[in-house]
Amino acid sequence: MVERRRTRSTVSIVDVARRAGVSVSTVSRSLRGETNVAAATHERVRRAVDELAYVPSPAAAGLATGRTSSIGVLASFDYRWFLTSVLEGVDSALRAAGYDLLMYNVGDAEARDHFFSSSPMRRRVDGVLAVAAVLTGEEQAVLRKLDVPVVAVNGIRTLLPRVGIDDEAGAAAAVKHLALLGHTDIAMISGNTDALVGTVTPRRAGFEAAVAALGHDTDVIVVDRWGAEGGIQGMDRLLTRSTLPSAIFTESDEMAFGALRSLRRTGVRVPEDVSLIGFDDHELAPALDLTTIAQPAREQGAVAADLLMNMIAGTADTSADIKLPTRLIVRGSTRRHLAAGDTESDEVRHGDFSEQPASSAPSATRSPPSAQSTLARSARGH
Amino acid sequence: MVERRRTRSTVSIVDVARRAGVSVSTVSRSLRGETNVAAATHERVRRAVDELAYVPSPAAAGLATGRTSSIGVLASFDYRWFLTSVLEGVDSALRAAGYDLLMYNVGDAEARDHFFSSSPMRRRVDGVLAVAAVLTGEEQAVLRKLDVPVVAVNGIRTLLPRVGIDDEAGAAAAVKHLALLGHTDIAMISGNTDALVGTVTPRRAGFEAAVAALGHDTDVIVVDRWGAEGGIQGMDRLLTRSTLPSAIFTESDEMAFGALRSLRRTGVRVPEDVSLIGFDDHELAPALDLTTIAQPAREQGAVAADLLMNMIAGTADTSADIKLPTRLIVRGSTRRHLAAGDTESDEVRHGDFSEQPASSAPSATRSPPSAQSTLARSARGH
DNA sequence: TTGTAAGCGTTATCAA
DNA sequence: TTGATAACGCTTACAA
Repeated sequence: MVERRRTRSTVSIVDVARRAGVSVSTVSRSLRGETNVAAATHERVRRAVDELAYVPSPAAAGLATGRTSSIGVLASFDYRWFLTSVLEGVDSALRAAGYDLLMYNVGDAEARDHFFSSSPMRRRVDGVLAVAAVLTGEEQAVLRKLDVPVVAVNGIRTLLPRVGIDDEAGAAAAVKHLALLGHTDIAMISGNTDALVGTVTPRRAGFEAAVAALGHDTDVIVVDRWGAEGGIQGMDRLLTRSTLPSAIFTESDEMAFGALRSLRRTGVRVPEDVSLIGFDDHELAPALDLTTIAQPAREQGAVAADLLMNMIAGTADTSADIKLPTRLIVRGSTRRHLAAGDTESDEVRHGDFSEQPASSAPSATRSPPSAQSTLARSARGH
Repeated sequence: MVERRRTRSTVSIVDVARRAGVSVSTVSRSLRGETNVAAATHERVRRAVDELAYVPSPAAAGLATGRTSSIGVLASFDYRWFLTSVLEGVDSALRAAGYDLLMYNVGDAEARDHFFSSSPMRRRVDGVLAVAAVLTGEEQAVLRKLDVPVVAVNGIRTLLPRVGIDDEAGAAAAVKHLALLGHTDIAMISGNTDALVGTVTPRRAGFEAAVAALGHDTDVIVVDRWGAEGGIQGMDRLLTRSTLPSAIFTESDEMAFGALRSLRRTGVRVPEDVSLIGFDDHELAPALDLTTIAQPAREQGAVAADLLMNMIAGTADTSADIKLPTRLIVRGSTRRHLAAGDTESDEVRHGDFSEQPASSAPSATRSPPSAQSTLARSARGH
């Protein structure tokens, strides 16, 4: 070695080629699993790669092919439960195919503006997943200019191919559940359409259609806040009335959590005084014993990622609208509606609509232990 | 145009240079904001970029510089609240600096194995953020082999630089709050150290030290499940005792949610019969009226991202251990401990430790409206 | 202050 | 089945 101009620290395909005694093109072919490589050659390459601990440069490959082998996820980071659930599905589908996962937040106005004005995804992704996004026409145009396939996951219906659920049917199932329990006076707490979520209209539409089909009047409280806060707001408004409906459907489980809070604070019992059903099957719904309509979030992510990858490969129709099924999960927040005078039979009915805890938990009729335990504690060995 | 070998569809730096009437190196300098460019030249370049809608190729830049201008986030996607909160901070810090955000899930065993065996981050990131990760020595070694800076966000203490909170102090603050309320018999529901979370030991250690400092015996229930499930499990075990402690501290808010569920199911009232305090200030803690120790999740993400970027730039010490402050948030799940015989004054004390709802919500003493509302409803105009 | 040209590490075309 | 070699689009000495 007479003189080296620059010390190349990383091992490249050239080093592998030299070590294996073949040309770089052969190494490249072998590594990408092309068929026209002799088995023996393939094996020598494999060994050289191992020995040199060679890792291909994605940047170089990207430059040469024009592909990035990564996909971008556009989402509001504040949809915590839904987003992370979807991401689990997306991640597992993507990893299996060797794609990387780039995240972009459009949760608050600042992040959103930054995203749509600077368009940081350009030249960086082969495809885009828009999770629970509500996009203006302008924003959709920006995405289109990326010039890569885009799939919406459970956002509003646009021209984009979409993977989601049948929100109308889910809402109808909630109404049906309540109706079967004898409820006729059912209200819904729904989010304001102006807010940034795509499921407002369909769930409310499904609710209204189902209630109307039963021949009842529709009763929808529209709130302008989302999550538990919105539920509190909506429930507080309901509570200003002189009488409550016997059952309430909320746009989401988180709203139901908030509604539950208001009801407890006011001394209204669930399900004795009012039945409550949510939508989503949020991870905390079991802990709050909430009856709900479950949606398969993780699965939506996996299906959407697969669809997107097929679109990138050119082997998928670009106008899909896949709807995954929802399902009713009956827990303890809904129960049979009692006509006036029936109230004495409350306890008897209670078990009918509650999930039984899997563990041998103390029964609901057990009397609370004393709060005074200092003396008792000293009797425990430790 | 006599003949073109390949149709270059994308506009490159060469096109910009031609249009601006300068060399590519001048364009490159101008674009990267180097100072040795004449103002007039800079302006001509800017205009050419605009007119051609030029977007630099990250792949080409990465190939030339060896930098990727993206950072990788390693996390369990099932820490939904904490992860997304941290990500908000990370994202905002990163975007401002032009970095991209690559996500990698190590939540379940399969994803974890895949990550640590195939090491998909190699050559793809300039730095790594490990969020709430518990890493074996082997796994840390894999990260080290990436040969880029790594910062831990609120995981276990390792040799890695870390941004987190003072869990011990937070736990001590919880104990202090309960002690000031007169509680002497305080139990903790804590997670099993084997599970994949880094905050087990410090929070429990802080609890035990604080309780011991008060001269009381420590009383810790260790459960092997996390989240609400763990809280249910722990509370159910506590409920098998003949007496309950007067106050309970849980390792996390989600555990507190589960504990609350068990208590309600059993008919034990919070805070009348037992006080409950959590840790985190989970987004749903307000809806469950849970007193808790808040940790600044989003801020941890922002600080960690900044630290990481400084490390990448070489302008940061590589042994940081930054602890952000926690703070007590008093809501309605804790109250003054009543000596035997004091029980009649319950209502009087109640307001002392509850957050007042910001809205003009119905007061807690309002009597529940009738569940029969069909008639009333028909009186409303609609 | 600007231009020339040599990399960076792949892929892919074309011959052999 | 394999090998030379020209892109890919940028950065960065070095020269002017």
